[in-house]
Amino acid sequence: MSVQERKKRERADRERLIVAAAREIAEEHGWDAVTTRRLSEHIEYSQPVLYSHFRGKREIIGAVALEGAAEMAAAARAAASAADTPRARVTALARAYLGFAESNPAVYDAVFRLDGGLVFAQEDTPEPLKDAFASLLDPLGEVAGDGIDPGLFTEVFWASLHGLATLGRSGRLPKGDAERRTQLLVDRLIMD
Amino acid sequence: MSVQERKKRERADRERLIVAAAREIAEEHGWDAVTTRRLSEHIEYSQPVLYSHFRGKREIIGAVALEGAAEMAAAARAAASAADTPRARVTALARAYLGFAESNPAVYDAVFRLDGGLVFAQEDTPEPLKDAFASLLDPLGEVAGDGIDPGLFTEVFWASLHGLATLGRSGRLPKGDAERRTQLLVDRLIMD
DNA sequence: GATCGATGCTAGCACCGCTAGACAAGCGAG
DNA sequence: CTCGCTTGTCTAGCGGTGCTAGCATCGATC
Repeated sequence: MSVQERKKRERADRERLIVAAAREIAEEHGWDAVTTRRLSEHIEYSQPVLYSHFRGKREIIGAVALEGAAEMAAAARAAASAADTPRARVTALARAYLGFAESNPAVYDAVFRLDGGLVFAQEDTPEPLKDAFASLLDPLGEVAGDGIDPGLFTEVFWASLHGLATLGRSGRLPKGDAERRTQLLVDRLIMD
Repeated sequence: MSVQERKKRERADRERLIVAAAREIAEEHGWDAVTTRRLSEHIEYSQPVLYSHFRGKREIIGAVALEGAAEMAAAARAAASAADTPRARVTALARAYLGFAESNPAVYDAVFRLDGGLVFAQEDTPEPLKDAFASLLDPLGEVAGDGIDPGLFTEVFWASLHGLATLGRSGRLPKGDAERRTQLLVDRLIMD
């Protein structure tokens, strides 16, 4: 029995290794550079091994996305819990969100831009994604305003942050005004 | 002279043909399906011909983007000019923007998501892109609020719309609440 | 110790963006 | 009208992609 256990453990280790390698290459050279050949070379196994863990590249992106979503949720909660007032919590949340997107562009893309084969906004949505949304909803529900569905408000706020993050990073917004834009967005959207 | 003129005209025609073909294939089967082979087959020339018009695939995306930006600007102006009050103009603008993104996903991606080698938000930004931004700034400047830079406000509003458009289309926002989200965004962001 | 299934490998498929070099068509000069 | 040359297009091919069929080898089990 113990042999099988060990094999299972080793398999799980190797799977984590694949995800970590994909993330590292993507963060360093972009997702286009994450090829099955480079990935297999990185983990020191041949390409077909990848396919014994994942259906294909898409699923590898999905795995990175789930890992990233969990980290984002943690970062969001840490930021929000360090502030006193509802408004301060939301400001901290927004800064943390945009900071994460800027510091981990490849992971952010895996979660919110690329197709990782994940299901969003449904009953069978993976737990890390649900939890990441919840980590936004918690502080934002406080400032949604009377008669406004907190979920809907969170969606709008999140989408706005996503727009700032993606347009900003692709050079479509002027450099240097990020903080002013964030401040304006928070000021206008929340009701406190 | 006339012969050269004719040749120049034919060349320009063919270039338009390439852009139109790229757009058509992208809109029908996604940008991944826009390969140089399929494109060349579509225009009934060999692949190298593409490279006598464009440096590569990126530039073709850029050409589609410029065309799309011009159409977006026109759609935005048409929507805004059909409304009476500043608030109504902005609501119409938002709906038109999101409608365009939904009806022309490939073109929208060419302009705002893919890398078409275009420069945004700078002096040497291509005119169609500047004009597209101006078409947003016109109605939005009216409702930016006192002491708020209209340009900055437009960036924030635009980014929010972009977030709604992209997250919505990739299935990351619940289906069916688009109009409510749009309404909430407009209600909160504008000052009238 | 032999057997046999699990496991990872080599090799290769069809496709990608892009380009070198051959080749033909059409031009101006003599 | 013919010759040479430019201009334009094509065929063929390079190195890369995601993915897979089929073989070989290793190691747990009887």
